[in-house]
Amino acid sequence: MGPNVDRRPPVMADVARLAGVSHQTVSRVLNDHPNVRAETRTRVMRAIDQLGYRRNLVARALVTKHSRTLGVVSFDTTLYGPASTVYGIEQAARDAGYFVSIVSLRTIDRAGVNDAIGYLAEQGVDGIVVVAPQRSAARALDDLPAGMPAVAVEGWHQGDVSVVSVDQVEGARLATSHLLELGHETVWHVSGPADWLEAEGRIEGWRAVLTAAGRPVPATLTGDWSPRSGYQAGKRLAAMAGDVTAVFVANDQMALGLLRAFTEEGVKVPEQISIVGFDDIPESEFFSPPLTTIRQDFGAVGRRSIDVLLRQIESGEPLPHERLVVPPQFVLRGSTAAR
Amino acid sequence: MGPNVDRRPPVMADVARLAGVSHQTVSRVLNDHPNVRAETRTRVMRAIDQLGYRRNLVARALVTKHSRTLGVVSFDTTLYGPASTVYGIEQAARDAGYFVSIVSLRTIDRAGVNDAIGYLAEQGVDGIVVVAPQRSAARALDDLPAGMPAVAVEGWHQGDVSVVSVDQVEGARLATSHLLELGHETVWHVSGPADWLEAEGRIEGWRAVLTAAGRPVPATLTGDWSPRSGYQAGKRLAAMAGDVTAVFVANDQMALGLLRAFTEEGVKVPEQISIVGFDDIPESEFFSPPLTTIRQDFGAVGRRSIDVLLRQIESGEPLPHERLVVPPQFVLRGSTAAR
DNA sequence: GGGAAGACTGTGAGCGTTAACACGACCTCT
DNA sequence: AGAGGTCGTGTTAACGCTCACAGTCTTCCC
Repeated sequence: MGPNVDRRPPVMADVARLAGVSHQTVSRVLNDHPNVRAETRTRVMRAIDQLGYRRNLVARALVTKHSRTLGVVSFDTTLYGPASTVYGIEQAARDAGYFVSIVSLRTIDRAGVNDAIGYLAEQGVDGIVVVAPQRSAARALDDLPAGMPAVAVEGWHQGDVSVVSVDQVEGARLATSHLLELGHETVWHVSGPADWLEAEGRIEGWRAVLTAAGRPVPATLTGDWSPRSGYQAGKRLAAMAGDVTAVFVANDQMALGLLRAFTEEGVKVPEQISIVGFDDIPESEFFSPPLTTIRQDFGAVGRRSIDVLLRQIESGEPLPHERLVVPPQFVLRGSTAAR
Repeated sequence: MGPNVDRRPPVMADVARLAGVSHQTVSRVLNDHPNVRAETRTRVMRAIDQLGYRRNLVARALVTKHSRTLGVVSFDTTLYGPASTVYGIEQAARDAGYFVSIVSLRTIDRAGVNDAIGYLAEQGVDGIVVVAPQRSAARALDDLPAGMPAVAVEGWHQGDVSVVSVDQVEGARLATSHLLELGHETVWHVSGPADWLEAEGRIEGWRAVLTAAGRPVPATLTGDWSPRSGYQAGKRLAAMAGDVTAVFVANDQMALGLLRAFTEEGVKVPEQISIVGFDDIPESEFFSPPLTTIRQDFGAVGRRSIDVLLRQIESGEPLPHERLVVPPQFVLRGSTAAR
């Protein structure tokens, strides 16, 4: 048993003692302060890895008031969209030297989002990203702790906070116009669940194109983003096969469900019915037929939201709220054909 | 300007002053200490929400040495498997009153994992979950900071750390046996990339069943988990359509690629070739044909890993290392048929 | 060669909380 | 009635770091 067998991890003072300097000099070395003699610096460094010292960021955060941690509130990070967005956020944050603390809500409502934000605030995050695709969740942003930098992703373009999102309306326009240009009389729509902002945006874009072209606007079928709900919608549409020649489906997973239903009912895609999806999940290219869809650049959304948030944090001032829109991209594949 | 307009958030002392008690009593109220008079408690509570006080967990962590934060190191949380696992981990952690700090590696190698663990350790996490599906990543667990509770998910059953994983070998056995029972002479295999433990486990189970049954063991085709790589493998297998009647594909995404290639080449599934996948992603049920596959309960894996980790953390002692195995489940659908 | 302007390093205080201990009031038991 | 508890509360000292300030030691210039 040597004298030095305490299992307590070494602290700055231990390093200082070993290097024969003051704790403050160790701090300076760690923070790349310019005024440290090169020889002193190496001596400190040597002491650091001799002891296996790691600085305690908790203590540091206590005095600096900055944890270099960002909070992320999201919903069901199992889905491709949220998962990709959160991934983009995490990457961008880490590149900027920030950590990311995540809360994944099971159900998304105002109270839940508020709780999550509260926890995160206690934990001392420097800012918060809320992936709030539902109206009810977006509203929770109204009562953020005062002075807490925040940004909403895929949220509502209102009130007190900056928003970054893919232009859903434009995406839906792209999809619907494409179908009209192929000579279809009108376009049916299988939408996402009510209260989802993305679902609303896609309905809006779809309806706008149809009315602008003076076409009839069919009633929408409503799904819940799942392949199964698409399958059910597909069964109903197949029964109307004569009338329906083109469908814009609000996401690729539901589009897959449609494809399956149509296969079962002997409806040929794209010969009898054309389909356009939304998202461009990695699978879409290999559906039968490969799915024409609208690509969302989730990575870009994540990066842009971190940009906005960090600008807020680092300025220290509440900045004017921005609305950043990432353009969607039309991806032509094999599920659409001329009438 | 009143006297109380400092924008600095209130601290315990402010609450104490307002409630006419000492800061320590406020602390006791916050921590549900039994020995506080009911009347005092309510007075403190009133002061707390009058000031909008939130306790500072950073300061708390500094003195208690517990941050109630867990670190998670993962790889590409865009993929369904990792995303679901991380989701399960986060849910289980929060239910237990812990936060989760996530690092998603872009590339997975020993150095990267080590860096990530280092960052998390500095940040003061109480324990670390490493989702380490690759051999090289798993090895990084050898040099964890001393005394840091940790658990590996989908990792290697070796050395110094507990491991929770789905039984890959058993899953592959299930898939291969099913195909053999249908009367196929042998089963081909499209594997995941080398160095992935899951890929290795699935090869092992597949080979074991074939050799036990005295069947020829065909050369494996190797993919990278992506639908595209499955598509390429599918093209090669289609060219051998006479010889090949059954294929076990190491994940559902690649299986989708195979399906697409076979469709293009006019090979009928399951009439000419039977296919079994692995994972049971939400889409699989709606492939054409619906995919027979092996389901992994990622949520259970996440929960179990948090169980193990928290037991380690809360005991304070290094516990004996466990190896928890979550059983896979065979899911029969339409992509397999008797020879 | 005296003084000013750097370069480099040390000292002390304080961040907001909990832990340890101390203390008075009140009870219970012999 | 006095000893010994328990309850409720306050006081003080950490936790490990950075900040502000106060040195000391060079260097350089007139």
